[in-house]
Amino acid sequence: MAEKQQIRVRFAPSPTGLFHIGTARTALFNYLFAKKNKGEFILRIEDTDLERSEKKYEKDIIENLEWLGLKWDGEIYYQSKRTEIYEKYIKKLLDSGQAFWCDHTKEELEKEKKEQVALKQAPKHICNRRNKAKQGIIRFHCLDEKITFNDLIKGKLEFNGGLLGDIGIAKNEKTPLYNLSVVVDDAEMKISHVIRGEDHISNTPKQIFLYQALGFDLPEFAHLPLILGSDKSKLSKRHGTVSVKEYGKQGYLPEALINFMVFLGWHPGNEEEIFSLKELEQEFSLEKINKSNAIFNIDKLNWYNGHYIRKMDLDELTKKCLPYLEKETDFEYIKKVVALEQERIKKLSEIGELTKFFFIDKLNYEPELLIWKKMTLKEVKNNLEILQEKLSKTGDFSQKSLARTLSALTEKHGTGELLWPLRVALSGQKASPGPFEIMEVLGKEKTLKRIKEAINNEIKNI
RNA sequence: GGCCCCAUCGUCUAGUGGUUAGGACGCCAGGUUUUCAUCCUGGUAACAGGAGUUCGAUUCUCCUUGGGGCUACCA
Repeated sequence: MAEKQQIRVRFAPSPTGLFHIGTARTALFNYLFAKKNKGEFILRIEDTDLERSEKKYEKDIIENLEWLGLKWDGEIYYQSKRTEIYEKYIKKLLDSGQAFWCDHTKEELEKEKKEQVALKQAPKHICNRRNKAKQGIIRFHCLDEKITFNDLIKGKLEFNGGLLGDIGIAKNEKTPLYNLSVVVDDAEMKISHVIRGEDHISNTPKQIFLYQALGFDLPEFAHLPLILGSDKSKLSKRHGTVSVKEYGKQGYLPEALINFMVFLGWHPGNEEEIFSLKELEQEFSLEKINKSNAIFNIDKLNWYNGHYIRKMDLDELTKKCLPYLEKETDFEYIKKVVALEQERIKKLSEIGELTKFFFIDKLNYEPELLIWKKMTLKEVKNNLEILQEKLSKTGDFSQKSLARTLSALTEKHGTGELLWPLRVALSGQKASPGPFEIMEVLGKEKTLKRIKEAINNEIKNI
């Protein structure tokens, strides 16, 4: 019965470091592959190394997956809770003689490796004193034969098993090491496709030997190119790598991160570049992943983020901006302010500084800023007074109406000559939304107050 | 040192023997009746090098160079 194989992939991070962009993209690609093929996406925490594993990193993984919207199927598997399973297979290997105890000390091993490197040989350990005393660690002998497999991304890969030697597979009968635990779990969990970073390529032949020794069917392998830092080296903790969540705190949106990450190594086959998670679940395919590493480029992320901010629903955006705005102000007022900045910000976190002038009482700026091009001080003052006069008689402070109301004046006195001093008087900044927009939000009273202050205080100080 | 992977604009990439080598980000210039931003238009910029195969190589092969990964009683 040729039953169509159920697609099952897993994301298997170890809780020994922060969930960075590279980790996130591996999760994303696994997730997308599962969705696209109506398969399952399993989350497995690889915490066999108790000394390095930390609860906070585990928490970080889960929070990030949730934040990004990458929902896994079923329960979370923890390797630390599966020792009986590994024990069974370790025993099997030991009993069959395929695995054995090796009591060479770390010092001996290091010395051996040094000598091999000096002799330009492949570093490997072949134990010459296998013991039954259960001392040292448990090793597995890799046969001296060629291992080839077809990587779904890289193509045909070939390795010489003779260069591998005796690899460590368990610290003791209950504690498997990485290569053994992945093989056992991937086989037990019926993982159909192992999709992981290409830093695992060299582990694959070792694992294939183990699959064979244990009599498991081989899954498909797909090794993703890596995401490199700006120094072109693999993303890692020591390069100041941060948790993806940190981007969230800085005001990056998950949809921007997703869109950005998927394009690091993948393309849709056309020139479209905006994709939601939902769309990607339909479009994604392993065939469209390229082979070379990609450098993390923050400019592109910023662009994506700006794009998603601009097209976001105003209520939703306002809610997301709240944490960056300290003042406890009326939500409707904040919403108006946010509306003015929506197309100006690249990150949510920028909104605080940009909109300060909407929330404070007294502006603080250099009076010289009021001067437009080569105007004289007298002209500035004069123009502000003209505006003050006109505005004090104006009832409708809607943006549109204001523009209409002042159109005759700007025609007469010059647009820049009138509007620049006005805008600065209102915002105190050299760059801001336009004066009509600001006035509508500020309202008549505050508008006139600021113009008055500019005339009375600021200009006097020049 | 050994093994492995990779190689198109600064960056992300399209390309699968014959293209003015396309797009995006960035950058530059201009426009959208003040600034900034948005938006629009235009511009800048790439096939690492050398052999070979071929009528013809960015594309296929080999070598060199360059970059990356792995080389644990981490994962």
